[in-house]
Amino acid sequence: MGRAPCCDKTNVKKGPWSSEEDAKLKDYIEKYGTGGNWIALPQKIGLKRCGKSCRLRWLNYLRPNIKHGGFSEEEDNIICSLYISIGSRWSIIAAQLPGRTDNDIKNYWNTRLKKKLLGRRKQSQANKLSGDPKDSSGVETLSNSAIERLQLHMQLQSLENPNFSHYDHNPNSMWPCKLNPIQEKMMHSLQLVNESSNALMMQNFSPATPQKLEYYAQSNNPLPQEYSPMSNMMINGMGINNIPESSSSVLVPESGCTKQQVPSMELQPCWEFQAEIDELLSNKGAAPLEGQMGDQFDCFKDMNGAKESMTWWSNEFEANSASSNSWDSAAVFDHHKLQTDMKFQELVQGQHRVQ
DNA sequence: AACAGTAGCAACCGCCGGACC
DNA sequence: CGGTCCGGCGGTTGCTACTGT
Repeated sequence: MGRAPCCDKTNVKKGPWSSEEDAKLKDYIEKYGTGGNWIALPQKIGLKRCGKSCRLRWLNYLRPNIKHGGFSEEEDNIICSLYISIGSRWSIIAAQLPGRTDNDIKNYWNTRLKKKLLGRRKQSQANKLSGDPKDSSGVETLSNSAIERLQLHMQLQSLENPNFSHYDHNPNSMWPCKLNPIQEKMMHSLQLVNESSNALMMQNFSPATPQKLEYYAQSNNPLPQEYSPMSNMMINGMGINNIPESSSSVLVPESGCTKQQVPSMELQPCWEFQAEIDELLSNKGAAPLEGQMGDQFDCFKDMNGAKESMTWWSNEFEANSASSNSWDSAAVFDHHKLQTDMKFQELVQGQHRVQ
């Protein structure tokens, strides 16, 4: 029992649109509008097209003031910043770029910008990244989007501090074990993000703030498990899972405004990354060499803690995706926020009682 | 010149959520 | 309140043009 098809598939034309079809659709919509019903539209015009197809054609191609190709550097920056912040939510990204469609941006990202930023990984390196079965680090369970965003963050981080030391921890560090390089990088990225006062990522702030982490760093309290670097990053720093759609996030500026209805609101991507993104886009910076990422992820091989963290993270990540078709599930976010905030409160209160 | 591989892009597909009855 | 319809979205596919051998 599947859903009934939106149109009679057998009596509908597919494939590229002819100029006559374009003209018919354009003329009609310009004169009469869509009539609020795309499904009925093609019949009215006499087009043998699916209503969805008409809608797509209009929105992506025929609509006035549509720009095609020729993305400016500024647009590149916006796309990159927003992708890092919110992931592949092309409609929201498109809302920030007048004249651009989500499809256009999606294609542009997939075919050009991603390669420009991440470099091209040979299949061998991709295999290396996902690991052979004997080396199940959990990395392979990450979605491509997550990995891409990790990569971008790491690149930005390395630009931020190319001489970042792997082993310069304070011996009194809170961390239960020495962090591996990748974790340190991620923590640094987290700090970078948090310090950026990025409204998009920091409003409705998520559980493990730098302040809270600092509290643990300066106290003798053990770090709660969910504050492990990786989980903290996942909950908090990377922008993954930290955009609560149902709350008063900047992504939903008006209460009752649905995802689809989100207007061209003022998103604030990681502007603080602007210089770094500029560098990446212009290939001046630490654009990854072939296999660089694979090498970075290789460090997980001898880091059990990192494996656990990554596995936890990836599991959470995929679970969220599976449960809600959205990695920034508000429910999961709220759950983490509640849990960790409560723990934090408890610990702070406990600390005060001791004093 | 012919072929294979790759890139770019338009269009399609299936799913989800909101609106409406 | 539940079912249905429709719009919107992100992921994917397939076609065409381009490039390399």
